[in-house]
Amino acid sequence: MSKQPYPKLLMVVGPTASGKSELAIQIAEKIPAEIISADSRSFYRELRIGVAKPSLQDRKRAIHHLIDVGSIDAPWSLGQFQKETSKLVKQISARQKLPILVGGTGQYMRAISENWEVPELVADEKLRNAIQHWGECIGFNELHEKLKVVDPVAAAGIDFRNHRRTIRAFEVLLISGKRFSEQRRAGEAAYDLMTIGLEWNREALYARVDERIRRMFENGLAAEVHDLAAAGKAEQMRRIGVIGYSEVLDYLEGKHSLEEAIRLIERNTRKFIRHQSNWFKADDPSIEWFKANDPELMHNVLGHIQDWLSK
RNA sequence: GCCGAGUUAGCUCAGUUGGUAGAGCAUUCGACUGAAAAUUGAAGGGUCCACAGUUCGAGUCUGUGACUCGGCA
Repeated sequence: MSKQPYPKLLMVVGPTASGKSELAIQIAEKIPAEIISADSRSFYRELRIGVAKPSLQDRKRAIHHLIDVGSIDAPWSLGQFQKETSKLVKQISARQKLPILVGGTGQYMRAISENWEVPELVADEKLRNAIQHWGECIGFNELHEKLKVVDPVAAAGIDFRNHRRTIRAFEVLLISGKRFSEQRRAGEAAYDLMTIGLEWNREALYARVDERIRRMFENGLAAEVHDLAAAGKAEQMRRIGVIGYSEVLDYLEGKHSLEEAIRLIERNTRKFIRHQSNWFKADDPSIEWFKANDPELMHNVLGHIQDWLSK
C-alpha cells in the first residue's frame, strides 16, 4: 500500500457575483463534497443581505462551513481562517468527501494554495494606533525611513506612501520580536490542488453586479444596516469596512442620498472586482478558467473534476 | 426679444499678464504573507462649441453664429 498522498482540495475562484457559490453547490450535488467558504465577510453572523451569503435553502443543498462562525465584535484573522480550513479539509477528506474551497478573497485563497506560514498572533489595536500616531508625528516618510533601519527587506517591498503596510511591519516586529520580512515564507505543499476559475466579460459582470445590488435593497439591506446600527454595531461595521454597509450607514446618517449610496456601492464593487483580478489572473497557469456563460459549464467542469479525481 | 453667466478628458470642474492643457472621480493595468470587500502604485484618454480676425504664437483677446442655464419683458 502506497503512502497516503496529500488530500485533494478543489478551489473555486473568481470575482464577486461571478456565480462561484452556485457552481460549488451544483458540484456538491453531483459528487460527494462539502463546501468551505473563504469569504472574509461571510464569517460574520451579523452580516447577511449585503454580503450575498448562500441562502438557507442553498445550505440545505450542500454542507457549508465557515459561514456565520464569528461576530463582527471579534474580527477573524488570516491565521485563524487558515487553521480552521486545514482542520476542515482533514475532516472532510476523512469522510471520503471532496472539500471545495470557494471564495473571492485573494489573500486567503493564496494562503491556502501556497501554504503560507502564518503564526497566530492576536492583533493589537492599541499598538497599531500608537504606531499610527507615531507616524503622524514624525511623518510617514520618516516612519518608512526608520523601517529601513530595522527591517530593510520589508521596507524595500513597501511603498512609503502605503501607511498601513508600514504600520503593520512595525506591529509584527514589536509583537513577535522578529522581523516582518523573516516571517515570509511558504510552507511545503499541503494539498493536491485543482483550481477552477469563473471567467466573465467585464461589462456583463458589472451589469450583473448592478442587478445584484438592486436586489439587495429590495431584500431589505437598508433595514438590516439600520437594525445593526440601532444595536450599537455601527463602529464594528465601519471597522470591518464591508462594501454596502458603510455606504448605507452614511445614507442613514444623512450624509448623502439613497441614490448616492447605491452609486457608491456600484462603484466600490467594481473597484473590488478589479482588485480581485490581480489575485486571479487570466494567465495564471494554476487556474483552469471556464466561461461562466457557457451552457455547457457544469458538464465541462464536472468532466474536469472527474479526470482529476481519478488520477 | 433684451440682459447676464456658461460651453475644456466619460463625468464635475481648474487653467495665473496670450507660449498648443491639468485635478478629482470614472476606466484600465499593477503591488500586497499577521486588518485584505483593507491599503496602495502607474497608465491611457482632449480638433479646449464652430467659423473668421488680431498676433511670430489664441483655451486665453476681438467679432459673428450655435447650444445650455438664469433673470427681465
